[in-house]
Amino acid sequence: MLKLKNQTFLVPNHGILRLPLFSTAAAVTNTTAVPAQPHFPRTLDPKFYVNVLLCSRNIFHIRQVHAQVTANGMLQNLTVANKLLYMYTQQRVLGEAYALFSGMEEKDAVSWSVMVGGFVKAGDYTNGFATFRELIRGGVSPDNYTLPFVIRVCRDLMDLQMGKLVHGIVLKHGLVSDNFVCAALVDMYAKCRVIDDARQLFDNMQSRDLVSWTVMIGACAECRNADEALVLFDRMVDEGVLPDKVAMATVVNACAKLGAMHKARLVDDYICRNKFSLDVILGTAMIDMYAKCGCVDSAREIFDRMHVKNVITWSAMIAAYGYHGHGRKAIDIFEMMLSSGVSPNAITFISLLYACSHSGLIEEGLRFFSSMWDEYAVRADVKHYTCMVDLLGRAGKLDEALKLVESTALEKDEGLWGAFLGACRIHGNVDLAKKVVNSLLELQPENAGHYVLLSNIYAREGRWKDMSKMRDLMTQRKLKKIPGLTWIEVDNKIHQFSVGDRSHPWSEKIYAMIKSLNEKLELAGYVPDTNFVLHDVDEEVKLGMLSSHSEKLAIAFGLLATADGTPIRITKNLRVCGDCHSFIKFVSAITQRVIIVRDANRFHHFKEGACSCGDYW
DNA sequence: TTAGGGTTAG
Repeated sequence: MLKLKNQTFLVPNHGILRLPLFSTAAAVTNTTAVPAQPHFPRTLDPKFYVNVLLCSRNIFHIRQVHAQVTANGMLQNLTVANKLLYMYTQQRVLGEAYALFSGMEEKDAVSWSVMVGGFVKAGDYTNGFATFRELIRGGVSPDNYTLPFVIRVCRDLMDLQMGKLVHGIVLKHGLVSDNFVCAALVDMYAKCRVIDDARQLFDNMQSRDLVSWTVMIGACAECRNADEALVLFDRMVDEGVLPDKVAMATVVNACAKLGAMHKARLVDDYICRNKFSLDVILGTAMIDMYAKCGCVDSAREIFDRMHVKNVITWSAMIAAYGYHGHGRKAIDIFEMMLSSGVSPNAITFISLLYACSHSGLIEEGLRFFSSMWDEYAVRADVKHYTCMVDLLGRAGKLDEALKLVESTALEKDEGLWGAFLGACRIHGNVDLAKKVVNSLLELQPENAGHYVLLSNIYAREGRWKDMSKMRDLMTQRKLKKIPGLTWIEVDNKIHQFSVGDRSHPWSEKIYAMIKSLNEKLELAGYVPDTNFVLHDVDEEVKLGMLSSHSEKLAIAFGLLATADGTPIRITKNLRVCGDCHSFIKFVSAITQRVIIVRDANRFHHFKEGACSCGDYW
């Protein structure tokens, strides 16, 4: 045990910190007073000092050892100096760490990687990168310890250009076969959304360890088809790599994106069978997975089973009820959270406000919005205003929504104006839509979705010239809408459809089913709304295009492939259009099937010709 | 003596 006495050593710092490296760091004095340890043996065995440093629990102990090894000359020993440097970085005392580092007469690869890593782990990417540049300029070879830190900086800053430069350094030094370096590169490319490069690197790895697999599974879930992520997980297990809880949380996340209930159950079984403890991160991911797979009750069961809940857990449960339109239950969870002593954060309020909006709880939403700062010291940002625009807009209070937007000095983004325009579409308010659309097109001139939304508003009002102008603008700017995709899980298999898709083996039967449904639905009162078709073609062709919307293909397949009495669950990557919403309502009436639609993380339960969200989708 | 992957919204 180290004992502090009331004596002091003077520890010289080695050199003055250079700008701009520490422009924001606290000033470091040339000497630091440190309590002395008179009983320190005068041994010159480096192992002794390394062990003492390992036992050092705080910065005072570390400074004390620093004083001792300076006094007896042991600081000249690289092992001792590096360990001391490492301990300073572990304590996040980077000013003193860098002072020691820059004063070291001899530095080896360990010294450099500890210093670069120290900065990066503390989130000081500027100095981390500056130190790495210093290493390169000094002609030192970067190694497999230093490079992952530098690649991590490129990943977090999403700086693909720099990432590629570092990749070049990796190749130059023949380090691409190192698992740490390669997994970091895969992760960097994936986070920069260059998924093909990530996959190529992964496929070329000679021996893939658990972390490499986890990174690639997460990358697939994020950038490609989440189904592919689950296939990759199966391959990993087949190859004898056993997952840990981090890998499981990644897989659970992939299931959440996919929204496939059967897969969720399989993953849950796997987690139980392999006795993974329901820690706060895995548990929270599972709440989110069940909620996004349409089973809010299972999400709640997981929530109730968790012993430790953090603000993310509570927020996930609030969001879960919000997705399903259970606003009151979301509010109950919020109140339970407060009683348990957990403070809400900005995301908690986004979840809560959306829950109010999706359930039509206008008064409650307004109350929570105004309490954010007053009662919980959470400042409203543009996303909270977006929730409020959604809340007021859905209720038809468009003027109030616009007034609220205009009352804030916050910079408005495309999400905010998009929510406003969406509300204008629901209520057919062309004048207000025109008023805000320029702000939206200025912010995101490349997003075809905005042009389509405005075209639909014009079409609904019969303003064909304006609609045609929008379409011409899209052509001029060479814009194409992101394809809408709908998928459905049947017998543990995902079936995906795009508009006009004829690639499914049951294609003929699916189109015949839609034709037969259309005939029956029209008798029941359904009127196809061709305003949701943008193309300049005659009405009959428009009807054909409308009939091949991906949602309808998935519903028809669901009716053909599942037994009566089973709910049909479909997921769409974009919002369901107004015509499909109406189509599904009528299908639920004439077939007496429950249909659950997930679009943009909101669930719509269709039953007996009604939808849980009313007509505000 | 130094290293990696996981949770909520949009």
